[in-house]
Parts: sequence; structure tokens; C-alpha cells
Amino acid sequence: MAKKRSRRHRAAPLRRKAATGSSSRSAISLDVLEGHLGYFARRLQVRVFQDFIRTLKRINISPAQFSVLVVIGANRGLSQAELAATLGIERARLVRLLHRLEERGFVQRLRSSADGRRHALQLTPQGRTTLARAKILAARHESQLIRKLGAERHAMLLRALRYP
Amino acid sequence: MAKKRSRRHRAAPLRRKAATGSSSRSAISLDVLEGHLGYFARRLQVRVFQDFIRTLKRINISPAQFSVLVVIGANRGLSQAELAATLGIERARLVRLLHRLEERGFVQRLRSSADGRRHALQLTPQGRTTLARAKILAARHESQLIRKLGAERHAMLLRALRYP
DNA sequence: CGCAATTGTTGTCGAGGTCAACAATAGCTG
DNA sequence: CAGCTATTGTTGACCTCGACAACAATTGCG
Repeated sequence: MAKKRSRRHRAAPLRRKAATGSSSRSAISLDVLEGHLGYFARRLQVRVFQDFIRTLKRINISPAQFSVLVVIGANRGLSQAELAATLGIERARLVRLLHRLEERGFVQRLRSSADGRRHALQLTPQGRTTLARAKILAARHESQLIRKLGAERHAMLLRALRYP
Repeated sequence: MAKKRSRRHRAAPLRRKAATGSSSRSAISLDVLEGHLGYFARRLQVRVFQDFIRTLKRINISPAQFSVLVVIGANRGLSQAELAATLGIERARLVRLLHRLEERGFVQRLRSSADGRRHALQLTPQGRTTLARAKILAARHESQLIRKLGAERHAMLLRALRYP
């Protein structure tokens, strides 16, 4: 509720000069950050997710939602604990992710007959359809990424990032 | 305020068996996630940040705070806009980061005489001391990371992640 | 002067990570 | 079998962080 913002439509700023102007700073040093893997991993991850979100905006699927749909789709009957462990997220977090996906009619939670505590997760037909479309868009996103990074660096990063 | 949680000190669970037990699932497929750089970048970044936070917990410096202190320390007189652009974060976000660091006595914002809009950022003596200690701990964190990943992969990742 | 841009700032929203606590269920083990 | 313990899903609360919108003060020009 109360979602309507005024949205004044400010005419796109024309960016008159280049940068700040006053500062004659040519290069700003990152100092020891240059040696920290986490810093660059974060930068890359943010950039990639921004592009992912932009590319899948039309079907409104976030990176986290995509990963959940993909893994459920490829492993029918998974329990929430297994799924959370696989994706490296908290069970509590997954509960809320699944809420949304269930609301939207993509996922079903079925009580396991063998173990009354577990939920067997599976996609609905609509979930499968959405996942198929999401995969196409995600592949497009990855292609854009390959184009931006260069195929060699992309392949190298994927190989090095993936745990053997 | 209201920081005291009950923290009941539950005796460390003994972890009797290994895993779930019921599920005979040997390997859970990641399907197309295997080809998505963003997924693995995210996983790595989260792991690395967790270790960073753990290692710097004693001085209570987060990765974001560390990056801010490092760049200010190496580029005295920087403006907030320049700093935000350098680190790839929003100006609005930086404002709140600097609030905390100023409260804690690590950073000073001085009005620029040349340009009344800008703040010239610099570390206080206490900020410099804390940064020095943080760098030592951060280096220790990075060493642990190198040990975990292997020196070759670490070097390869750093090289590939850093934009040339 | 007057208008547009920049800078710092605040508010708000939503996504995510973290931790504590709990009910229901399952599985041992004495 | 009873009783204890672990697991599973769930909720609540808190905090960080990215993204926008809006604004006041200031600067820079045409």
C-alpha cells in the first residue's frame, strides 16, 4: 500500500562536463584491496546479479528464485533441508523463498509419506513453464556476460570458481 | 539498544549420525546452474566474507567498512562521491557507512574550502591505528583463504577477477 | 542573474543473511 | 515402551545492503 510515488519525470540530466571538475585526481589507489579476492568477487557478483535481474525482470525471477526453481526442477522430491544445503542458504531463508514461489503457483510442498517432517518439493506445470522461460533468459544473460568478459576469461573464471 | 538476547547456551548438539539418513540421494544436480558464473561468484563471495567477518570480529570491522577505511587511508582528501564511485557503492549507502565510522572516531569529514559541497575525507589518528590492525587481520584472512583454495587457484582467481 | 548539475543527505522499500525459539516428527536406547 | 535427542519446517526479530526518490546547499556557466 501507499506505493504511488510522485515520480516527477525529471528530464534526463545532460551530463555537461566529464567528471567532478575540481579534483585533478587521475587515479585513486585501492591500496591493499588489490590483493583481496573477496573485494573483486563481490564487485563481480554484484555486476552479474544486476544484469541477471535486468534480463529476467519481465518474468520477475530473482537469482535466488531461479536457483531454487532449477534445483527443484532437476531433483524432484527434494526436501527443504537438502535444497537449502545444496544452495548454501539457511533453512529459514528458504522457507520464505518457497512461500513466494508457492503463492505464485510455481512450487508444491507435499508431505512425505515416509517421514512426516519432510516436504517433498516439486514444480507445478506452471512452474515448469516459467522455469523453461527463465532458463532461456538466463542463457541470454550468460551470453551477454561472456561477451562482456571475453570468452577466455569467462571460461577461466567458471572453471576456477567451481569447486572441484 | 535492546541488544541483549537470551542466548540460552544450548549444549552443543552431538551430531549422532552423519546426514539425513532417509534420503538415498547420492548427488543432487545443479543442472544449468553449473554454467552460470554468477552462482559460483556468489557462493565464493559469501564464503570469503564470512571468513573475513570472523577474522576481524575482534575489532568489529566489516568488509565494506574495511574497504572504506583502506581507500580513504590511501587517498586523503577524497570526496564522498569519488569514494562511492571507486568502490562501486551508492552515495546514499556511503553516507551511512561514514556515519558509523565517524561515530567510532575513525574518520573525519572536512568541508572543502574550494567547493562548499564536498567533504574532504581523512582518517583520524585512531582511524589510522585501527586500519593498521585491520590490515594485519585482513592479511591473515587472505592467508587462510590462500591455504584453503590453494595458491595457484587463488592467484588465478585474483588475476581473472581484477579488471585489467 | 538564472538554470542545470553536483554533492551530501534522508526516507523508504525490498532482498538477504543470522540467530533464537518452537512444534511436530523420527529415531534411538536403556 | 518411555524418554531423550536430533531433524525438519516455521516464525520472529535484527541487521546489512542495493535501489530509488526527493531535497537543500552549492557551484558553474551561459
